[in-house]
Amino acid sequence: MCIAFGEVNQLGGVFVNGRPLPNAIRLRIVELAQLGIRPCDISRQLRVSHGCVSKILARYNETGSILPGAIGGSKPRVTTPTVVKHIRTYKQRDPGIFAWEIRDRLLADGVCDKFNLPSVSSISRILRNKIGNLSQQSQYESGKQPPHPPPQPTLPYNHLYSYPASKVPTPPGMPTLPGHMAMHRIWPSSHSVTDILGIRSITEQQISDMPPVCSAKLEEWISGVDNAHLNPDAKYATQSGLPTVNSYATAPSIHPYRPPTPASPYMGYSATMSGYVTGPTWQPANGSALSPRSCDITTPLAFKSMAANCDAIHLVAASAL
DNA sequence: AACGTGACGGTTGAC
DNA sequence: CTGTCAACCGTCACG
Repeated sequence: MCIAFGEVNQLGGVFVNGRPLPNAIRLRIVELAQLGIRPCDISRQLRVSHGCVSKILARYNETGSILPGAIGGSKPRVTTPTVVKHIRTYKQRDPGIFAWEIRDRLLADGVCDKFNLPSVSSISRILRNKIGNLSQQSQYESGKQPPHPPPQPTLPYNHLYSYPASKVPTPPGMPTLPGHMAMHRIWPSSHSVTDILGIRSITEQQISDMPPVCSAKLEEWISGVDNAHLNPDAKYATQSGLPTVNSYATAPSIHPYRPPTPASPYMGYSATMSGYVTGPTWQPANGSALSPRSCDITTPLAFKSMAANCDAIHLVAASAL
């Protein structure tokens, strides 16, 4: 079922139930937090519920990722043919081996890691159903090779599902950017703010290597526009007629949050924010204004790339109108 | 007032 | 092709 129109939360912000906030908003939340702005103020400014702000910031502090988790799908089976083969081997070598011992060995031998390690009950089931009688399994081994033995990497889906669990503990208020840890999922490729900021350069190679559909998917992700330009439903697109990141944030009721005091750090941001939130021709004033992270990466350049990307999305938006 | 958390209704995508 | 299921989402309300 499609939701053609977004809903409006108590703060006047627009959201699509069941769908993640656009990356632009998520990024904004993290950026503002890094400027020292309180979550409650971020919530008001971006008109995102404080629960959501809290969640996104907590996740970012834990994983270095601003991106939402993988939605939908089923968790891949852990009992891959490779795992079964190893279990069989263990059982052959030591017929009296316990399931928990097999489990330990799978881990110790690097066949599995803690994220795709089968449960003891799963191993028991394998032993019972697939291996059971070792004489049967030798027969299986000799003649039952699948016609197309699928390539079975040792950790075939670790990068898909380990990300939420592969937390990188970081001191509060000092989020690191464990780029390598934040890139467990195939797509989107990177979760970190800096990676997002520089995502163009990072992902260009991937895009060029990907089939068109994947490229489109990645484009969606980069833009945070969801299916706006692919899906006829144009979920976000129909909100204000502009299927762009900006359009999402450009609900008629949205205005840049005005700080209660002139000393507020928002002041330095307000111009950028109004451009960001409401301006159909958003451009970063400069790299530093939008990239509070003074660390690691050449953010101005990265932001140019991002701006270029946003412009590209605008083109898509314009052509869609 | 600020914030963490769980219930809720929703979407998604592999199986 | 369709339905199921378990993952995720953001909002809301409560403490």
